[in-house]
This record gives sequence, C-alpha cells and structure tokens, in this order.
Amino acid sequence: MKFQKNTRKKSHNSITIVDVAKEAGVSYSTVSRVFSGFEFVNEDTRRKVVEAANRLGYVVNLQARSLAGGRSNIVGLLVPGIDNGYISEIVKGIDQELANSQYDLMLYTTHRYAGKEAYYVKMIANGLVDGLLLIVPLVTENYLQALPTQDFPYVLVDQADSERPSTTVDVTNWQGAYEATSYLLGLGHKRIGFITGLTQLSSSTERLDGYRAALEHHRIAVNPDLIIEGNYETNGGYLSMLRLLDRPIRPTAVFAANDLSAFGALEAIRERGLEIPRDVSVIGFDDIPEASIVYPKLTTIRQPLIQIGQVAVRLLLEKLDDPEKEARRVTLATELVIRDSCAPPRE
Amino acid sequence: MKFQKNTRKKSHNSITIVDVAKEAGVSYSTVSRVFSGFEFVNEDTRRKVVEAANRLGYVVNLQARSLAGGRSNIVGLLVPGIDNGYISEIVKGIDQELANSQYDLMLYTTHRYAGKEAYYVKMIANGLVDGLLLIVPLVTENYLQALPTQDFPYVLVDQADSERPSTTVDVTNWQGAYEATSYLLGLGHKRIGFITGLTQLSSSTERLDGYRAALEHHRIAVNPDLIIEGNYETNGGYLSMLRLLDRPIRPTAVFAANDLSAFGALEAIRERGLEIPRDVSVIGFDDIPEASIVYPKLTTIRQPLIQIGQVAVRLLLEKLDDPEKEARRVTLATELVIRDSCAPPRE
DNA sequence: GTATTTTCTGCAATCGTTTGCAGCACCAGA
DNA sequence: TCTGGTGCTGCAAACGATTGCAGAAAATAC
Repeated sequence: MKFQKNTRKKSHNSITIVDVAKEAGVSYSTVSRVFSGFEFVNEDTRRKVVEAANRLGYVVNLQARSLAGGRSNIVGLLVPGIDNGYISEIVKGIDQELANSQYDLMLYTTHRYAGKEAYYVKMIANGLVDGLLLIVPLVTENYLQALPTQDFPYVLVDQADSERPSTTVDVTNWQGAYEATSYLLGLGHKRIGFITGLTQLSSSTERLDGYRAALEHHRIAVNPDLIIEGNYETNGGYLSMLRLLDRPIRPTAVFAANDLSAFGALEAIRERGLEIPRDVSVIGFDDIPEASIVYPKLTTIRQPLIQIGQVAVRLLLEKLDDPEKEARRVTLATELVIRDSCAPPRE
Repeated sequence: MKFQKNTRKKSHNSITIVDVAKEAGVSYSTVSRVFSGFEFVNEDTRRKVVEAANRLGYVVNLQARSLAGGRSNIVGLLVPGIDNGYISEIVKGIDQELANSQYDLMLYTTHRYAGKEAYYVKMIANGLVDGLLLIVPLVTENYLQALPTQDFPYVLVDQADSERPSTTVDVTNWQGAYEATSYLLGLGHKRIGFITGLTQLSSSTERLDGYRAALEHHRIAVNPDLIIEGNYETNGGYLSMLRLLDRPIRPTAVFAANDLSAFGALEAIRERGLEIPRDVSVIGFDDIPEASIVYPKLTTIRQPLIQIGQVAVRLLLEKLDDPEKEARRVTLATELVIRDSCAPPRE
C-alpha cells in the first residue's frame, strides 16, 4: 500500500455567495435566501441577486449546504451490481422517478464492502445521503443496524424484513410462482422441476412455497428430487439444470426462480440434445428484457420492474418529506407472460 | 410546483472529532491527523484515538472533509442511461476498478438534465466530485466547457474530442469495422448493407469509414443505397433493416454499427420471412452479453467493455494523483467473434 | 402623530473537518 | 549548559453555506 501524495491544494477560484452578495450589493444571507427559497425576499432584490449570480456563474456548493443545513439532496442506492437486467431495469425506474425530484443518485455496489457494510452505511448515512434505497440486500441486517437514527429514511426493494417494520416494495412472489406452476400443470405436466434462487432471500422462499402450493392444490406430491438449488444466476441455472437432467426421473418442465437461471437451464437442455419446448418446457420469473430475445422466447412471470423502482423512490420521498410517516409495504402484481418456451409434454 | 416543507431540523446526534478528542484526551487536530493520515502522530496516541473512535462509533463526515480539504473522494459518472448492455458492462469495469481505490461513485444519467448540462456539470464539479467520467456524451462540448478549471480531471469514454486534448479511452473502431466487412467479403458477399449508429458520435463515423475502406480495398463500389442511418438502438436497427429489405437490390449481408441495432435487424429479417444466416447474414459490433444469447448467436466485433471501464478509471486516478499529467488517448483492440449469424450467400 | 404589525435584510453563530503556524518536550552535538 | 533540530501536538482560521435573532423600513391601525 503506497502513501498517497498529499496534494490537497485548494483551487479556490470558485464563486461563493459572498461574491454574489458583493456584486448584487446585498448581504450574503439574502443571497442564501434567494437560492434556498422559502423566505421573504423582495422581488426586486431577488432579481438583482439572480442576475448577479448569472453574471458571475455562481452555483451552490452542495457540501457546504449540506453541512450547514443538514440535507444533501442525494439518495444512496445500494445494489449488488448493475450487470443484471433485473437490477438495471429497477434502477431505470428509480432514475426516472428521481429525475422529477430534486434528488441525485449515489450508487454503491455492495460487493465493494463485503464485511464492512456497517462502516460504509454509517459513513454514507452520516450526512452524505438523505435516504437509502436497498435492492435485494443479502444480509439486510448488516445494513440496517448501522443506520444513524431509528427512523433514517430507507426502503427495501424485493426483500422482506422480519426484524422490524421496514418500508418495502416487492411483488406477489408466491402468487406468481403459483401461477407459473399452475400454467405448467394446465399444459399437462406432472413432473415439474424447480430451480431455486438464493435461499437467503425472501423472494426465493416465497416462490418455492408458491410452487409447492400449486402442486399440492393439484394433488401432485412435491418431489424433493425435482427441487434443486440455484443462485439466481445464469451459470447456477445451467449447472442445476444439468444435475436435474441427470436424475433418474427427468422432469418434462422446469420452473426457474428467475429468468437468468432459466437462461442457464435453456442452455443446459440444449446441450443435452433436447429440444425446447418439445422435450422440456421452461418457465422463468422476472421478465427481464433479455427474456424476449433469447431463443426460444421465454415464457415467464413478469415483475413490473420499472414500476418497482418508481414506487420505491416515491415511498422514500414520502418519508423524506414527512419523517413521521410510518413504514409500509407495497406489493405489486406479477403477471404470466406466455411466449415460446412452454408446450404440453410429449406422450 | 409545490413548496417543499422546510423541515431542516438538524438531528445532530452524530459523533464528531471533538467528541473523539475528548474521549481520547487529545486535541481534535490530532484526531483529524489520525484519520486523514499522512502526518506524524505518536503510535500510542494514534492507538488511543482509534480506540476512542471505535468506542464511540465515529465515522468521518464527508461533506465537512470535502469542504475543508477540497477533496470528496467521489468520482462522477455521466452516462446516457444504464439500461443498455454496452454501458452497463463498461460501468461494471469502472466499478471493479474503483473498488480498489478510495473513491466512490456518483451516477448521473444525462437525460436528466437535457439543456442544463452546463449548470449541472458546474455544480457537480464544484467540489462534489473530484473527477468525471463521461461515457459517450452526445454533445461533449456542453459538458466540458462547464468544467470549473482548465484541467479538472475527466476522462472521455468512446468519444473523440476534436476541440481540445482530452484524455480518452476508445477502441479500434475503424479496424473493427474493416475486419467485420472483410469477413463478410471473405464469405463471398458482395452486397453488404450498413446500418449506422448515431452520426454525431465519432465511433459511428469511424465504423462507417472502416466499412467503406474494406469495400474499396476489395474493389467493390460503395453503394449509398446500402448505407442506412440507425441510432444505435434496437428499434432503430429494426426500422432501418426493414427499409433496407424493401430496396430494389436486397443485401445478402448486413453490418450493424452495434449489437443492439443488429438485434433489431435480426427481428426485421425474420419478420420478412427470411432466414438468418441462410438468406441474410448479420454482423454486429460490441459483443454485449446479449449477443451470445440471441438466436442465432450473433457474430460480432468484440470491444473489451469491462477493460474499457477499468482503463478509464485508471486514467482518471492517474490524473487525480498527478494534476500535471497531460491528456492521453488509449485505444484498445477489437476482435472478431464468430458465432452463428453469418454464412456464405446463397447462389 | 404614535403605536403596532408586517415585510424584508443583515449579523453572527454554526455545521465538522483540514491545515498552517507556533509551541513544547526531548535528545544530540558542541 | 547551551543550541538546534526533530517529532509531536494544539490553536485558530478557514471552507461555503443555513438560519435564529434582531433591527430597519414600510404599512396599517388607532
């Protein structure tokens, strides 16, 4: 580890409210009032100040404002990574919604600080951001326990929190999984495999439960040999599918807990010389953009990803606006999207 | 536009260096020195301070540090949007490389401030971020002219700047396009269509030039009717391809300026009842992750996207470390990736 | 004409750091 | 014993805003 050169030279060529005040012939507090709004300022004075500011090219210094006023107008976004259609769609929604507000986005990929979550969260939440958006945090606890105050504004996306009342937005995971499985059953499948997601995540267990419930409802015994662990990633789906195909009784259909896993499954099936959906049907979950460009186009359960992001932001803004607002959970509906990857089983 | 409630209540329960100093029995400057490094502090004192800080749960306040010291340890990232495999791969590289540094990432999607680029850049660069990464900025000028100082650190990704010496990382666009076209020619194609990107972007014109050069080198006249404008987006590619197919002389192969356009072309071709690659070959550019999951798998020119991001960060860090460092341009090599979307033309 | 309110403006303190400068202890060299 | 460094520490002044309080000016009431 090398020493960083200590080149903290201040290049203070920047224009401050004092300069603007001088230029406009008023006091600096007046300038501040003009720009932070919300106080009586004579219309003429305001105009003079604005003109002076424009002339000088003044822009507010966010850190100073934040230090003095206690708000940064930045919201922090914690994501595992963005190289993932699922997450980037949600982020798109977040970004869209945020664009209508006065907030900016600070992006943190959580893999960066494995083991130091608490420290980072503390630092971030200690003034740098006014609120936090957490997308599928693996160990929610690590993040939340480090929040500076009891009711620091945050919202959880697609991850339930059993420990405390947390504002959350998620989807009907159980119902979605139930519907996916029922669809397969309706096509005539009896041996339906299931590739799980990351079992720590609530979405994964909810989907598994939905799968089970649908089978039971159709009086088909849940066969543990048909349930195999995945990890919500393509490669995980690929490996799990391979294992599934090697089992003595081969499934005629597979429900993958998310689209990425389903893509992996597609590949594994093809690699074994089987055809989709003739030999094996595959259904996914999420409906990420790639789902409609893979071959065959993936039948899946759609989550309104963009909307999830938007709602998350709206919930956060609400809380930011009114700190008294208590936690609530918004659950959005999923929807079956039929494409080309499912068919009735062969005789 | 509603008035925002002015609830700037300060919830100053946070621990400052003064608290730590008191706890450790030293002066606050000593505490500051312990945490900002680089000065002589007695080992015992240092330990005392660190312990006191841990006991109290102290974390540095970034805005205060930034205000006082002039550095924020944040780099700004300007992207058009992240719902795009091309960009999110680059961002992945950026994120990876940044993870090894002390910098954090502030994400700005440029569509947010259409028309107010200058204002935003000024604000961001005015202390909030120490450096800027610009990914394919449409009008580079708008951003750069607003930089606070002559040599504010920034790096341009995949966009040349003819106005001034800018540190840039890009790829061999011309050669890549030349190679793609040559490959098609080598397969025996004579009528090769070209779907352009956004013509304002240097990458687009460079690729067009490469395409032209390859044809000329093979003594095939460049036919303007085979060149059609796209916009680097799937839908643009789709529409352009449709128009191309409606022309009197139909191409036997198409080179799309990026993969997204190629995907659109694939769809258009299929929609016309033609088969790929039997009736029409398609080659793309970029090799985004989706390129290998579409059907048929796309033959394309690979850009080392992740590496681009990494190099961009490295260049920025260099400049951050040594402000005297002068601008340079790094050009990474592209590479032909042969998959399933190209074949010799039918008789 | 005086008293009271309303509207606007300015002063000064504050937010939590960094850092130049000065001071102090301690030790080595003469 | 005196001098001159080193190494370390502390004081105080920034950094650029916000905001409570007080006061001036203008408007209104009596």
